[in-house]
Amino acid sequence: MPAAAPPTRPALRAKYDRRQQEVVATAARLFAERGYQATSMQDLTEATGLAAGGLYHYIGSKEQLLFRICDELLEPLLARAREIVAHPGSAEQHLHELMRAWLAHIEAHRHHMLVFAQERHVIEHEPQWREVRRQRKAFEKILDDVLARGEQDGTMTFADRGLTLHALLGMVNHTAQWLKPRGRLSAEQIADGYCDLLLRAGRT
Amino acid sequence: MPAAAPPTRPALRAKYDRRQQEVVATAARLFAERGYQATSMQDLTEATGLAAGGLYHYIGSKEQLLFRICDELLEPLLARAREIVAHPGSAEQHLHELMRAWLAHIEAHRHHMLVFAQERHVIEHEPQWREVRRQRKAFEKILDDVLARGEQDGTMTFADRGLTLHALLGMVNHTAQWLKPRGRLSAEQIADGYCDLLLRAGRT
DNA sequence: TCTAATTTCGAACGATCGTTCGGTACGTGC
DNA sequence: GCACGTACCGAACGATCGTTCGAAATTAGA
Repeated sequence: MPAAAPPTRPALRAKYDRRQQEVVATAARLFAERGYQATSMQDLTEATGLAAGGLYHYIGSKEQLLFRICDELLEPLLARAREIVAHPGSAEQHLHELMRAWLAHIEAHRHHMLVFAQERHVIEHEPQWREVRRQRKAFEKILDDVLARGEQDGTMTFADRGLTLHALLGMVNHTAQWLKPRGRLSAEQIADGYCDLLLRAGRT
Repeated sequence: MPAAAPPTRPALRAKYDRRQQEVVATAARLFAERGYQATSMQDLTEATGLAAGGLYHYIGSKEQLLFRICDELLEPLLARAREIVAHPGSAEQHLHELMRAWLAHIEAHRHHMLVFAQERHVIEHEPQWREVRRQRKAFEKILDDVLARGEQDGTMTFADRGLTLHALLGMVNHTAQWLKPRGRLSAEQIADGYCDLLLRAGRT
């Protein structure tokens, strides 16, 4: 049931990790395109070139594969967000940096984001997904804290901070659905645009 | 493959339609909670009280059921939107009315919205969903036209109208994921809040 | 009351699903 | 070169999937 134990010999461990991540990336793409449940293990064997047994050597189960996708998405993003707000800086500066990091992450993990959004019903309700939920909530709390700090020091004024946070989460999360690798706007421009929208509205 | 022909006798036709809509509503709830693919016909028979055969008497197929859910969501919303912009009024008034109608519709069709968002990959890519895509795009065009009118008559100024539209679609569509029937904010308050956010940002 | 349209049942179908496992081939370190 | 940890294969398994269909039950209209 757990994925096969990774090799103990360090020379092989690197190759194992690399191959595993290839599989996860391929799965993320297929899941994003066709849906998690609608993608069969057969689809994955064809896309990876591995046979069923070889696939299970790396993933353990289909659900663990989904878990890895979510973790690859949330863990580095949360770490980066914590790093940003740990440095000294104004609420406005932090918001700006958070948005840039966030949008850059979404651009680099579009498929992961789409899968995460698509499988929300699993992630939000099943007990074995508590840790993933916790990470999502922790990230959202960081954002909310920054907005609250902006309110307290008087640089931002929101009619309703809770609603503003929801609006922010909505527009950013939705971005993965229309962002194109070579589109008109870069992730940076989008981040700045959203930031501008929020700050213009939150300025008396 | 098509749903059973509806009864010709008008006395039964009403009952047939009512029962069918009950099934669609139940399915929308289950699909929203567990996902479309993850919900089995067995789940549906248990939730509706109908046996397999009875179910197929009303729906034709599982995919047609999904189609009905999307149609119940988009068709009335698009009709209402067209009605709103057909009446005379400023861009700002129309935007305000559109937002109120939209949010009210989302509140009344939360499950439909969640299913629609969840199954985006099917709807956006499969050829048999062209008509649904067309409806979605038509609605978004109405919104974009209103924003463009606001820009032209000088009442709104956006740094990037395309990005603003994406932001608007994102925040509103995302609303179905956190809106609670007896929550702190009513659909009307949320609509007004989003409108305020947009107009404050789009005012020089 | 009789009949034909309608509603519902539920066993059964073939297809496909995720997963397992015994086996083979390969590379590494001794 | 030997032995063992590792990589991968692919047929096969039981479970479950969406759907069908002939028959039974119910109802409406004459």
